[in-house]
Amino acid sequence: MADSKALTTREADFSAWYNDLIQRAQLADYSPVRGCMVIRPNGYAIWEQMQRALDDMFKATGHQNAYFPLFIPQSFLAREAEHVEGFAPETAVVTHGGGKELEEPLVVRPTSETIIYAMFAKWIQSWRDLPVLMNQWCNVVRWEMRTRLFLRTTEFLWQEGHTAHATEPEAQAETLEILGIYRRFMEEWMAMPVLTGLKTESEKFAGALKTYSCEALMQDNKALQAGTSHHLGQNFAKAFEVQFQTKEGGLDYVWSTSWGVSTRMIGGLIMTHGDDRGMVCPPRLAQWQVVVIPIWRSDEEQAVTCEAARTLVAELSAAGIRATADTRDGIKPGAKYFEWEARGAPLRLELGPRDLAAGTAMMARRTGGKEPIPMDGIAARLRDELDAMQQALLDAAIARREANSLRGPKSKEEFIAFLEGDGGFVYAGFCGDPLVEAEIKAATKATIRCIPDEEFRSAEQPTTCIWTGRPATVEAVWAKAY
RNA sequence: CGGGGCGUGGCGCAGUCCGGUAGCGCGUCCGCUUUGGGAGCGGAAGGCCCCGGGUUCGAAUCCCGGCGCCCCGACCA
Repeated sequence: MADSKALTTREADFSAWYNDLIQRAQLADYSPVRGCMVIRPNGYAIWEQMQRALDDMFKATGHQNAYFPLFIPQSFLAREAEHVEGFAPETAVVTHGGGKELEEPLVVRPTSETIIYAMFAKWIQSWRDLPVLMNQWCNVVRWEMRTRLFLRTTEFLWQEGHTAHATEPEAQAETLEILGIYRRFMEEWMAMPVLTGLKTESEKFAGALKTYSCEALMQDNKALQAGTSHHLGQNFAKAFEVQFQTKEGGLDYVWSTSWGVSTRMIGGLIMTHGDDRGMVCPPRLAQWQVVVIPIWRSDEEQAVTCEAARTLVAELSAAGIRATADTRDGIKPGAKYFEWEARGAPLRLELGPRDLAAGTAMMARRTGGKEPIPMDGIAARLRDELDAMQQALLDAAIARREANSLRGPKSKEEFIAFLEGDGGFVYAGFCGDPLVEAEIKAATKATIRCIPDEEFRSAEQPTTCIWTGRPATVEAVWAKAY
């Protein structure tokens, strides 16, 4: 990688391409601790952009940030039966502190429901205290058997929202509102189209009543679950005695939700837009939307073009465009082009003596195309280019997903052939039997990604189960998944 | 946890079969020339050859035992 100048191509080995790209773009690196990753500045900058956008959306819908501790008493996890069953096998446990064995071991949070509900129980007494709309940005640890940078690491960064409501419909509405926010973020910021829908019983969060998810299709036609929103019912409220006095004077358990997205989204970003030259970062999430590269021959030209580049950067920054100038000496312009392309910078402006004389800059798009543009009114022009690129990336990703989706296979054989071939999303009838779901998974390696929300459903709804021929209760979407 | 691959200067690798005092490319540092798509020449630094035992006059190489990482599966955001 440091040596071979070209990345492994996606076609040759998608998995190797993904790993190469992350190294080349300096997004992350392997840590001395197995399964953990170091997020490098280029990668962390993307996470910060993501955080900012999502945090604004959460705040705009009345949520507040808080912070709960990393350590959770082991007994807390055990209070909700399904929850403990789901998470116990993958927790890290601290048994010693200050050189002594602890009286009760502490679990490093795999998610924070338990400690949060323990606190909610103290804070919530009356219907007047509701709803509680809370979020936290933090790290969590899940002891995974097999890890991949960004997609699945032992420790990862995420946000987890936790809300408590007086009624079931309010909790349901919250669950869906967040799902909508996630979807909007993924489409409008990441330019990554997602299918939203309900998870089946076997795929839902341990302890939830219902789980909804955002499912994206990667370039290798595997699905990525990019975000989840859970309606927890009164399960945790009952386990942690989160009760409140109702308006009518009675006593009831709160209805709650939880929801999260993680640094996994960065993996989704890579596998949605990346190409054989490297990362392609949608403008709205790019650390640097425009990179100015001065070009010179003599010392005098160097001084002039670098100065012009800095002036241009200042002008663009003033116009709200994230721009930087790469004035490094001793590296030829071509080398800089390759480097910034690998990092996914949306636009590059080459600024040399010829351009300065002509009052233009040579603009190159990361998505292809290079042309001179006038310096006059350049900020407005670049703003338009960035907006157009943002939209074009989304359009292309939607087109790719649709080209790799199969609706209404005529037979079980066609269904299997699709999944065993190039793959992608396949929409088909399902009888709702968990045993059938498991059988399909065993036979095809594909899982039900979700039971799609209304707008994603096929115009013609299937009437029979693709596997058993029995009457279909729903239309489901299958795919092999990360 | 099963299957496969691999641990050798910062990175990628050769050398291992057949033991003989460690090499190549890239990167790094210095100098000069360069700079519109990955620069050239000259010089330099940098290595408990994953760890521990054993065999041998001698081990990167052979034997035994560990550890770690990557990839592919089973389980999971």
